[in-house]
Amino acid sequence: MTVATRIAPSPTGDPHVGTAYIGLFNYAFARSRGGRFIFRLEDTDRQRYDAGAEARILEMFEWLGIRPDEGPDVGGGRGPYRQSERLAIYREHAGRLLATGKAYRAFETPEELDAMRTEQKRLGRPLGYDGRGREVSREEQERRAAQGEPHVVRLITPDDGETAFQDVLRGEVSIRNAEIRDPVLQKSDGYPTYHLANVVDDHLMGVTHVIRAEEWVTSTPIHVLLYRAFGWELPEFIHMPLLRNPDKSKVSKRKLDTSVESYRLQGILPEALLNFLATMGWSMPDGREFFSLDDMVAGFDIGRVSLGGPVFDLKKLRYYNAKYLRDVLSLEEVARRIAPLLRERGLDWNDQDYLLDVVDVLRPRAETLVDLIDAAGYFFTEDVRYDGPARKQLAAGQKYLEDLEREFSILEFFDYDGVDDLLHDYVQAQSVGMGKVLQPLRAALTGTTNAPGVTDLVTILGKRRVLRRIGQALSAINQGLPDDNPQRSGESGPGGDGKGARGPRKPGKGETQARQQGRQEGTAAGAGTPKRDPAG
RNA sequence: GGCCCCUUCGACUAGCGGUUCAGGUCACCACCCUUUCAAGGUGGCGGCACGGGUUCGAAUCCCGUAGGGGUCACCA
Repeated sequence: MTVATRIAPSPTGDPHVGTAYIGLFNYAFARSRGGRFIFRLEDTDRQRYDAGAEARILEMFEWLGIRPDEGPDVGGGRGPYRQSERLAIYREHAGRLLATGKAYRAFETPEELDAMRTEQKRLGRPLGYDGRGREVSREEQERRAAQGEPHVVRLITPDDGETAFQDVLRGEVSIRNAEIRDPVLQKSDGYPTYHLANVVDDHLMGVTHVIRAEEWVTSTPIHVLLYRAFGWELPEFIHMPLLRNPDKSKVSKRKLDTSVESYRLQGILPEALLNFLATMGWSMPDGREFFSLDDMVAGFDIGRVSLGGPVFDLKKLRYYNAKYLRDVLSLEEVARRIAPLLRERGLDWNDQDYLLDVVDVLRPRAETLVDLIDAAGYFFTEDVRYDGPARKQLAAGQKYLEDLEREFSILEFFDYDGVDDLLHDYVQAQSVGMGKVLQPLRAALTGTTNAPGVTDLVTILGKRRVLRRIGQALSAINQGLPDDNPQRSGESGPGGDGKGARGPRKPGKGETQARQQGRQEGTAAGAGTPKRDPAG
């Protein structure tokens, strides 16, 4: 039998990291065994149904690169893949259990059930349906149903003994049948409950391995009983540990950001999120900590799941993201993802190489795409604003800036080495510390003191921009560095939404690594076009 | 509370009876590099929950205790 797994989310709120997590493991398992991975929408709860959620969950998986072989959007031979479109199937199956005496119609109202629970509580008795509906005769059940009296269908479960199942990761788990109280299979609105729909669909869709979260362990015996009632073969059950909040409780919106969309908006990369999620309760056989989805599939071994509930650590997620940004993805790839975000802010550029240079120096200083674009502003606008520390540097560096303006204007080879030599020679001639000269220059060029190496900045910005910015800084100094420097107007281009004008920039993070040799462009035309290591 | 599951550094984990006075990563600290901020390099801090067994030998197996989590709906 060919392996089949599934992810079966409910279309309620935001696409959840837990759904991504369980989806990832189902996907990896199916792929590693040459099986099918099914997406099934469990939309049987009309109260909590959210019309937009289905598309958003699908988008989430698309973004993550986890593509189902079957699902509502891709089809497949065992659909439909929305439970709301399978109502007739569930009704027929419920009917089958009714006909074979394995289920019965129960007519208690919600109020009656509440009263029952209240009474149980008062007496200190175990909570749960007491099976009173079994007393109603078949004839009466059918008669009342025929008269349209609202009712549910319940499974008859054994009162004694216990029901056990094998969990691939935990071994045998058994629960006394007394704990299981005739669960509802079909609600009074005619919709199936999770238990019925899930079992019926898993069977009909040929699911061989049920990989789901640990929270389902205690209801698995219900499913076992259902499989038996239908006379079906059991699938393998694999219960993954629950992702945890920092306080160890199961991940929740209240205590943690659980929305995958929100991580995307924060500039988290799908590869990084996936890699991070894969390390939650699982490890590569060879101990690698950075690996792609394909790598994971190639090395997948369900036996390597560890059962302690892993805490979802934002810091580590960000670390993974930073790692992907600077080491795993190519420079070109990062630039490709950054470009649209810059344009959204109304920032633009003419030269692809310029963008690559900017990303190159900025990415070691960024943890997320958003960090990166937050720090990139001065590369894309001439309206440089000076933050507090920058003002101090400018005020102290007027002389150096004047000198450097002159020196740069006559510098013939405006490439990395040329600039670097000039700067060093100048500093030496002045016999002062590097910082004395370079900090004011950095401030003039970027408006901040936290930025990439000055030689990089100068080289990337190019002669024309550098001279202009030094000139600007000098005139600002002459005007006493007015504190109410006009807000940067954000150079709103197409798609600009005014976001260009933001509060004080976060300290830029950048790259000091020596640039490639051979920057050839000595002209004033700014946009640096240095040679770049094609290895990227 | 009943039931079920889980338990290696603050966090993620490796370890599946002996080659481990427990290894790696994040975080944290220090130092190095250094014109700022990062990145990078080096080092450090820090753990087998506890108690009984089993065994020549236990982080690894068993039992108990404690702790954590989940679940007890006409939600999934």
